[in-house]
Amino acid sequence: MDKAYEHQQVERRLYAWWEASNFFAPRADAPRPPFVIAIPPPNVTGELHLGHAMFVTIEDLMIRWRRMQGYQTLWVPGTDHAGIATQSQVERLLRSEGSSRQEVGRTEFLRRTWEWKEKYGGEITNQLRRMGASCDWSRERFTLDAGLSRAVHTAFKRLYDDGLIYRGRYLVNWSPALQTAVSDLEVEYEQRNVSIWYVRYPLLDAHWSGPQAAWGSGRWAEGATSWLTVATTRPETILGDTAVAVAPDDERYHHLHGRYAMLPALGRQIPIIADAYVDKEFGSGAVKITPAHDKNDYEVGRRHQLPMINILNKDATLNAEAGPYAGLDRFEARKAILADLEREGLLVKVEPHTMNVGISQRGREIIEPLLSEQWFVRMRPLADMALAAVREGRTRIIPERFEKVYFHWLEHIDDWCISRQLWWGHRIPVWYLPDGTMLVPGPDEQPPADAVQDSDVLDTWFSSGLWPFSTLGWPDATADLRTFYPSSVMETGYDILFFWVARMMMMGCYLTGVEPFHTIYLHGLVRDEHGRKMSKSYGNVVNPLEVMDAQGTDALRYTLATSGTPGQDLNLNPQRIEAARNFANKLWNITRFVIGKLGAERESPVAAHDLQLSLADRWIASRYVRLSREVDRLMEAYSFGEAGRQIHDFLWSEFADWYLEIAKVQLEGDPAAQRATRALLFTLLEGSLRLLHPFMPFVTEELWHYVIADQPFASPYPDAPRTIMLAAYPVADANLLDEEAERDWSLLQELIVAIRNVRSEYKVEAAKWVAATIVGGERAALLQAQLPLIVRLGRVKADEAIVVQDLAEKPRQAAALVIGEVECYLPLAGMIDLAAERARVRKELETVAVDVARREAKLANEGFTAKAPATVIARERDGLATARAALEKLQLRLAEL
RNA sequence: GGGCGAUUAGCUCAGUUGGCUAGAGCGCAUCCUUCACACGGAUGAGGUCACUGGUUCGAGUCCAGUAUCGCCCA
Repeated sequence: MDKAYEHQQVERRLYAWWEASNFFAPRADAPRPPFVIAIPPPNVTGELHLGHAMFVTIEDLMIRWRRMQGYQTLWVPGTDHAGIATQSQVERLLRSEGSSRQEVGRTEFLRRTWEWKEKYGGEITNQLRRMGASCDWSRERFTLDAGLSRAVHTAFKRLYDDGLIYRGRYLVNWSPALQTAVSDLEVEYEQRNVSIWYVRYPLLDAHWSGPQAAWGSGRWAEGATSWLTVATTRPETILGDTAVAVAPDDERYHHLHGRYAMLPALGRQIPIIADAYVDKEFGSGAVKITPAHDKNDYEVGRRHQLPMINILNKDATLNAEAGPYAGLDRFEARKAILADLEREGLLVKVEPHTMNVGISQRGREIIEPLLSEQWFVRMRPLADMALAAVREGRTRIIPERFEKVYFHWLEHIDDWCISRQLWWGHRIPVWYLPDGTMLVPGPDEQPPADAVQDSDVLDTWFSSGLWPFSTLGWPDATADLRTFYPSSVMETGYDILFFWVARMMMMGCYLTGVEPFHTIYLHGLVRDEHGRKMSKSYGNVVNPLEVMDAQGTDALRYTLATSGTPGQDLNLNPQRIEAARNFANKLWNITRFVIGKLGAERESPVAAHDLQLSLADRWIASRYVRLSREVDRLMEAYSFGEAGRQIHDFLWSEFADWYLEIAKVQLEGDPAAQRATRALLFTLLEGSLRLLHPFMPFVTEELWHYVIADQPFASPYPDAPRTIMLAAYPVADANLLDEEAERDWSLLQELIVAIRNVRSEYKVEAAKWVAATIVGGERAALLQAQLPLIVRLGRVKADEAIVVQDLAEKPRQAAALVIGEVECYLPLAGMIDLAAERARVRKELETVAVDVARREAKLANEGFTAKAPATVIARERDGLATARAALEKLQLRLAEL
């Protein structure tokens, strides 16, 4: 074995072997039920980032753990076509060639996009492989595969036939840069500092019947005698106004109800209406109403049957309805109209204002509310089913607090705009005959030759919503669908709870009649070490591929798995990755030591009944059993981080720091002791590797083969190949629990640490071995039996170490240690400064005295003794007795000095 | 405006149903290259668990409120 763990020489080799050996596929000989996860499909042309690394870590952890437990495990991989993202990439490519998608046409564009997908589409899946993902690649899916496209078509048809999909002309979120509608979720709100302009509209009255001069002449409003001032942040939308609204109870404007104002620029007469939507405290209390370009105005417009005038083209330039401003971009038009309003004396004032502006999630440009013909999914009935599934406990969300978020969103959900004016995606399965008749054929029906298909495609999330079952063959009742659906756990980031998880719940419940997974596990977002979002402009992006190159996949995985808790954002500290890398190396060296000592001895202590276990053997075995029991409990509770930390702590702080040192001593002892030691080294290391395997798959697999050698191993699968992946996950053997050994050994540990501590305080050279007299009292026999370990671990001279029950005359020129009722004297000849020793003992005494006082007070409290559980009281009494014994001895010692 | 989360050692984080004398890694100090490991070993220093009340025999943990930071929804 190499002196240090070299991940570069291990990871690719092992993964290739696992994949080629088909270890990732569900096994027919599995003794337990299916355990299924559908991967959150990454964007097909995407590159691995820490979000992916996070989900692979946790999902693979669950999958490997359940596989080792004997579940029929399936992790379905795949990728998403990511309509907008992918189309944008290819459009950028075309632009670089001096072309555009419009120029090459739809067919050619799609050909180019598929070409792009073939070229870059495999990369992300290879990167998932580098993470160690044990998904069944034979079942890999892509959302635009024929099968999945058929699922999309089927779902559309079912929802349409059931009246849950409809087409209509409504106000939607329009992205001028992408020139498509987007859903409410794809709009983000950003607080911005803007201006609010006060504009006065002349009123029509007996003296003024309208402008007598052209707009822009400066005399447009000449002669007007009465005015109504409105406040607006978007003056260009004046061109689409069809009313001015005031609050019904606003007395300032009562006299104006039913009268008309003259719209600047266009000279259109618009009514003054009363509507409760208006906040009379805001601005002037009068609000311009632009039903075709504002969500609230749209509602007002519908209530009052106002005309809805669309003034925008799809690229956000103004159309013919904008009169003199037609053809201008929306922001140029704003400047132009403001200048004209000023000239006409209609601009009253400007004030600074902050407001939330709708921004495109992808392009970051300002979204325009726009009236257009789109397809929608009626959400209410679907949302109710998804709500019920969680409310009634058929699906649970971890962490639980996200249930509230889920409920709130589904309770207030609006209909979902699913059509996109893109080319890359599932084309809407609707055809139109020359006479305009609409046809919605099923996936197996052929539309008439003269019918033309709807040119839009579906929102990418529509197909993602079917993912847990479309990947298994739905709508066909395939064997996979019957066996592996519903899936078990949906694991993903909380940031796509609405986008994806809720939609899968709705689609799954409605289309398959069953909730698509029983558990939703949400992980947090990975941020940089100071909690900032990772972004290219900050330069704080951690590239998981670079981390894996430098520190190894196991180090990255262990760090991601153990650095946080479910649903909580995680600040990734590079030093933790380094520490995890060191842990892998520690494991490597533990194994190097153990196999060096093993020889052919590879029996388990349980199998060999004649093993004579020492106290230390019984202690470490008991600790191991406790560990495996805890790990089982924590994993079942989805507390993977805590489970991983405990395995680490056992291996490093107990097995390596203590037991390996103990083993060195015991292996010099009699043959029976040697045999027991080897059996324990083998059993506990081999078992610990299995416990750790889901967290650090590569190093554990590599080491497991060194450890197990040609010995048989336990697996839930008959005739399982020799891989830790298919070895049984450890189950705690309660017979090995030994509380007495744990208690006794902790006394030994305390004694040894105390000896080392004094050595350190007196600056005794490490190479120097000292004499020791241990006064054991009732524990003398125990200490006598363990003297060889005390001697070695405490660096005490073997021939000058004695254990006595009692000591009449205490050595004066010695450091005295007190561990409860046990004392230990180290005659550090010539090194003891009595004054320093007095100070040291006094300090120790103070600490113990505080402890005694605290425990006495606690036990004197009747409320405590009456109400606390017996075990807690007993622990307190034992502690007090020990502390009192120590206190007494320390007082005596101080007097002697 | 509504909701949620965070606040624990210098830094990054654990702390599962209240029993804790509050832990880990990194960093820091002293010592050690002894035959698994310097990607290491030994020893140690370092915290009024944000704040104020409350419940309880007992609160980092439960409840109410406050402050700061962050996120989601409108």
